[in-house]
Amino acid sequence: MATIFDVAKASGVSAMTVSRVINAPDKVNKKTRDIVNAKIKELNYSPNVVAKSLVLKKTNIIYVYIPEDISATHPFFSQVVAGIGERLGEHDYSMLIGRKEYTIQSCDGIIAMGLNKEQEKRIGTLFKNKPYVVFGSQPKINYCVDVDNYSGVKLVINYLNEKGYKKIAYIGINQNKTFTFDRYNGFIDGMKENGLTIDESLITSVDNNEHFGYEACKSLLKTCVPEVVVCASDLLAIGACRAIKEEGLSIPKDIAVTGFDGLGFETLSIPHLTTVTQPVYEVGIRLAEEMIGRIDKKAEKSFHFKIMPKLVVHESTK
Amino acid sequence: MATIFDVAKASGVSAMTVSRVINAPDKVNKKTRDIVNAKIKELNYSPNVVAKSLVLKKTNIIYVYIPEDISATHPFFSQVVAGIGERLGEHDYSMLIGRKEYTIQSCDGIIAMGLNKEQEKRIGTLFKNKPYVVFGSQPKINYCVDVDNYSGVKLVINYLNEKGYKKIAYIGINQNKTFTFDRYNGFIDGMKENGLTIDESLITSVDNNEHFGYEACKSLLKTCVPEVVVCASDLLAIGACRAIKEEGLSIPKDIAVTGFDGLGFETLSIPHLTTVTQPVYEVGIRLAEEMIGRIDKKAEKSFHFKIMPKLVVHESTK
DNA sequence: ATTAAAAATGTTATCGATAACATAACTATT
DNA sequence: AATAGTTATGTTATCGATAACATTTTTAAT
Repeated sequence: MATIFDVAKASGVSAMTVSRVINAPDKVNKKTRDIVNAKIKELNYSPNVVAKSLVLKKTNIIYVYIPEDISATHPFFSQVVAGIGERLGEHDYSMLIGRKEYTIQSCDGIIAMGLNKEQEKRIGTLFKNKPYVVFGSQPKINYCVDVDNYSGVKLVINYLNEKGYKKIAYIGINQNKTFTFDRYNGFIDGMKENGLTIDESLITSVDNNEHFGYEACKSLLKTCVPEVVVCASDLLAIGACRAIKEEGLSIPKDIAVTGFDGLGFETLSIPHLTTVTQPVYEVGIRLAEEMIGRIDKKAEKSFHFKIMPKLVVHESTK
Repeated sequence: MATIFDVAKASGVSAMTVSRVINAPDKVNKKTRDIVNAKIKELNYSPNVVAKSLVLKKTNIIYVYIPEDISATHPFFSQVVAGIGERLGEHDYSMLIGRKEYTIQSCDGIIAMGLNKEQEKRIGTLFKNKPYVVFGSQPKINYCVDVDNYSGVKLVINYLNEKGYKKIAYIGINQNKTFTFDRYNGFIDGMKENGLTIDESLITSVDNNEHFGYEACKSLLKTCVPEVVVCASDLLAIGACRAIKEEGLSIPKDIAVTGFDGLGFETLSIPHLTTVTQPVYEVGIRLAEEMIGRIDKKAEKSFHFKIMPKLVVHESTK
């Protein structure tokens, strides 16, 4: 590979002039510039980014940290990561994906997601004092972006109330994570704000997959038949649909169902699910932008971004 | 951040000795080594990987190239990428994910997937003479790993023949990609080898999603009722199931259905699909290993790895 | 005790770029 | 024509590590 010195020699100038042609062309005489540019092309020269990083103390690499204990292949994360990569690329940054804390080495900043409580506690030192942005919101974390799960479920309840549904069941997620509580609280507050009665016997909480959605709904139907089953995820909703159909009931005629996530599963159930789509791609974009902002020191102040999800009505309600 | 010189000064030795303590400890006297290690800890020193990369001409970064025109968020690719990252991490390599050709800069090698014909043609220069490994198989590409789609569909046909199914329909994917043809050819040859009659009117090819699986199956049922519908993907199979149930037929009693992919969708349909799981994670592992092998020059010879998928029987057949 | 071999440590040059300062070559002003 | 100001280019030092060679110290063998 040609170096800056090869180009300099071939052009009859110093390395510094070549560097200027690349980084500050207007400081170089047009005639010289043309010669150098011609030689750059001729020698197929491109700057060695490692050498550049060393002297500038800037790698233009952002480390995206996804802890090993969470599934990086879940559509949620892979779509967030896609969004991050997209926007970083536009700003001439690369994205290094890693699943280990200690891999954090030569990057300009860290975007982290799925941190556990212990990591959140030592967030100050976790990333070796490099700028960071976290997906998920904790009061202790100063720089974070999150989906507004709370408001998302409220959107559903408001919509259902508008449509005249009164007897509403809730199948939540049995997982000690913030988004789980947020969705649950959204349900409770949404019901209250709409003046709807909360029936404790219509609220359950199970593992987040199709099977337990099915089981939860099945045992729900044994006691009584609600007008709607609000599920904290689309997977649960798919299971709920199965249970309802198995009982010989029709969706949405006898019972309506709603989901949450909108990551693609909502169109695999029959009928398609009314759900809340998380703007995951947008989350990625936002994370990347805030990261770049922090690096540029333009954004010094702390922020807690809440991104609003959208209600998407399909055939499982109405 | 402390540098190697800070540690050297604090330990009363030269920088070179510190370097040796890290990279070749047995060449350093135990007493000296202990002092240096203590100072490393005390100063919280960790080597600057950029400086190291510059002098060694090795970044320990592998660029994973996923062209912009293919969906990086598809579970297929995200699982392959997860596998790559896993194995690379074990070998002290990092994974840089990018969607642009020209982003390829400071990496030791490239793992590419979803290349188009034009890119395959100029594969020699595409990656600037760096070592590469490609997912997908083309006779022209010397270093590649692929799923054996052809044999995968044959597995299905063999199994169906064993179970006594004779009248077999095929819904293929209407896409100009190698894996599509491979699956189709697997169907044709599987039928021939089992002495089954191929009925052209029972073979279609549509876009790869639930909707078109539904449509294709629906129009199929208008002409005649096969004993099994073999689908080239699980999404198509889910659509086919919907069409069959809509006709008032039962799966697998009246018609059986099989899918292909096994990426998680197979358990969302009711009944769960008999499918062929692609060992996507294993593909990632293999890609990473071959990449590392090429860098180490241990693997000079060209290779065309075929990874065998597995038949998974669920309730949609029997 | 002498000498050779082995082990431990140090010195210098280098990787490929850019910052900071230095100098040379023009331009404009009086 | 002299001087100051501007523009263009060059020189040197530096980023933080390691390779290659040089030197010193220790160990072993006669």
